[in-house]
Amino acid sequence: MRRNPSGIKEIARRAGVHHSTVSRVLNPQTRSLVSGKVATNILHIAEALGYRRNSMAVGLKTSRSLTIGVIVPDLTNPVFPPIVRAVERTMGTEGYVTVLADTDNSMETERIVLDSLYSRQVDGLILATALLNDDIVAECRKRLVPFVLVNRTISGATATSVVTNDSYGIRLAVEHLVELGHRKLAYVGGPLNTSTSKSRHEGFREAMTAHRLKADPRVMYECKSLTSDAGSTACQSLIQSKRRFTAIVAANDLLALGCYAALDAAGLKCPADVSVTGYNDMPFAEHFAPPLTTLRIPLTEMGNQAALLLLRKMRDPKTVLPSVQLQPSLV
Amino acid sequence: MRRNPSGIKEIARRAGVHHSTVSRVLNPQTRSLVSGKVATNILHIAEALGYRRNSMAVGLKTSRSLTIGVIVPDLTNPVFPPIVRAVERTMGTEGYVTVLADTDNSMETERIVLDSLYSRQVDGLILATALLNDDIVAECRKRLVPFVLVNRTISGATATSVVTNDSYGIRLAVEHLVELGHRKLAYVGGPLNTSTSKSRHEGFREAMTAHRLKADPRVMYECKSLTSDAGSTACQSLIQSKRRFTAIVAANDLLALGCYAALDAAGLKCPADVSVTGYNDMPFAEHFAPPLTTLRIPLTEMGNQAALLLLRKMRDPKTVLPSVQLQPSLV
DNA sequence: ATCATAAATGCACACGTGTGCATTACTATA
DNA sequence: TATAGTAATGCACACGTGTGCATTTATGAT
Repeated sequence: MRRNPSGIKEIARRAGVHHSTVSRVLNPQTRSLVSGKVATNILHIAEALGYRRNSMAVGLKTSRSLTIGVIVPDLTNPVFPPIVRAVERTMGTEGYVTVLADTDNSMETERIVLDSLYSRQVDGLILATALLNDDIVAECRKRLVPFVLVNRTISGATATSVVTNDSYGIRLAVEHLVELGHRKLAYVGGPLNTSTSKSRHEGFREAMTAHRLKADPRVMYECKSLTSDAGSTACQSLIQSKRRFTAIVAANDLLALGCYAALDAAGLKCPADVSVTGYNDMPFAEHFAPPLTTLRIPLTEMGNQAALLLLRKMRDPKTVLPSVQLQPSLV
Repeated sequence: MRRNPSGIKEIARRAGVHHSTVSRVLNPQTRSLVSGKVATNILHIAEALGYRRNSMAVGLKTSRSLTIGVIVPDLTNPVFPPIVRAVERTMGTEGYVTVLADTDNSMETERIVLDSLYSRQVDGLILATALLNDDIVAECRKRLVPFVLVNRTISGATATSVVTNDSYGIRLAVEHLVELGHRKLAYVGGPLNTSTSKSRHEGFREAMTAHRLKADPRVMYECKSLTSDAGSTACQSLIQSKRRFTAIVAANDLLALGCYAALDAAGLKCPADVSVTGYNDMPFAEHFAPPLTTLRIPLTEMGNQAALLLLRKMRDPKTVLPSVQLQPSLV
């Protein structure tokens, strides 16, 4: 009982040739080996039968699946869709297919997902989930799967990655606020186990000292997660602490929105009483009340670059690729 | 030159058994066939070698890839990430992996993508791209690939789909505006070749007549695309037409935001001069200026339902499944 | 026409796993 | 202990395709 009667063998039978000849014709690489006449004939038959080569068989034989995996912590975070989209597109033009995995911020499901992808013989991985000291990355190394980190990197920058200059971005935000006359700046950041949050955190301190201001650790919060709720509770305790501040630098747009909510609930006007800056340039941030000044990250560009790097690495696994750092801009 | 020396054969060699025995052990279905002693031994060896079964080989043998495809028109549209995420998750718990494809709203790339997925032997598809009369759907039928439509459906509702009651949603919006005292309502909708836009369009007309109001076709616009820009230009021509209206019902949040921009540019206050309602409940719509009243769609629920339906269909391809219709709610 | 050479095609095996059938090892019953 | 019956394992082939090598066919030069 053959499920798909239109395999390479069937075509060979109809064309009166051996199936290896058909294989050669259908493979652009080897088409030149067979005479033009039979080639066109075979192509016609294949077309008529609606033939599509069975990638599983090809993959088994060649041990290349033409598949890559993209692992993100949370697709609902507006940072990732543009990246995923860009990766999927540029990979698609090279014949690769993208399987998407959402780890839901859990190391455990990430491990499961990784197993599943590895078992599916993915040719490469793009990880947007890297923590600073990440054993998943070690796992990938051990399994010899080419991979590229995107958005976040690991400590020591020992893996090829595509990231933005986060400390520079925060410096831009601080400078912006200082130019507006603010002196007492509070900071609401994310968990320090990711490279982005860490370098934004450090960027804040550096920028403050650069302006001869004090980065008061008592008004610097480290949220557990990068969500609106977390930002809201952080801002609440900031308000309740009674410390003076006229502006908040948030390490993330969602945190910033949480601050908006908390300020509003406390009866504080924004930006009259307190200014807030975000980070990430969520879509339609300009429509918020008030329009959020934030840092634009070239997300699509990041996805593209990551895909291109991965392609190079898959073609020549032993090359050591440079990491790419892109610049954010204030909007 | 074997790439992966830790195959089923290698395990068999170390355990001093035939590889078929190993295969049975590693397969939960058939594990009971082999004695407990050798089974645990084999499992230990497999564990030690870090064995992962080669999905391409099993796929080739069983002609099931444990892979499904999800096709979306544009992942950047905030409607889709929650759906995709939900699908990916519930499929993941059943051992399926999700490959994502973004057609960029192009029929041509959709066809290419479909070919690619079909060639990869996907066991099922979830389509979020359906047009009212869609030959892609016909293609899937011909190829005998189980599929489920999500968000949009096709005319005649002849395929199983998971959608929301769009006309009901628009009616809620209209009733809301009428209760606020509005009588002159304009409508800014999307291209009528999708089921969503069409039934929202019709829903608007029905709701208006239900309230003994006239749905004036001269203040009803059909935008080419569901983007902020399109909404903006539509609203501009609405303003320039000098027709009276005190509220706009937009068929989509992005269109609504475009209206915001156009009204603002024309010096009209919102909602003082003109009220606007959206549709889709984009994340953080409540933070917009002014907070957008919109219709919440249970996106995650839609993704779940679609995944579950697809699972049932894949298990028993000849069952005819009911379509699911969920209710939106005003927020 | 003959032969040397190149071009075209056939042949057979391999990739890693699943599975029906045959064979062997074990268990229990009389 | 012999026998029947069952549990456990081995054997061999298949899935659809790619590819090195052998073989045949066409081409061109003498």
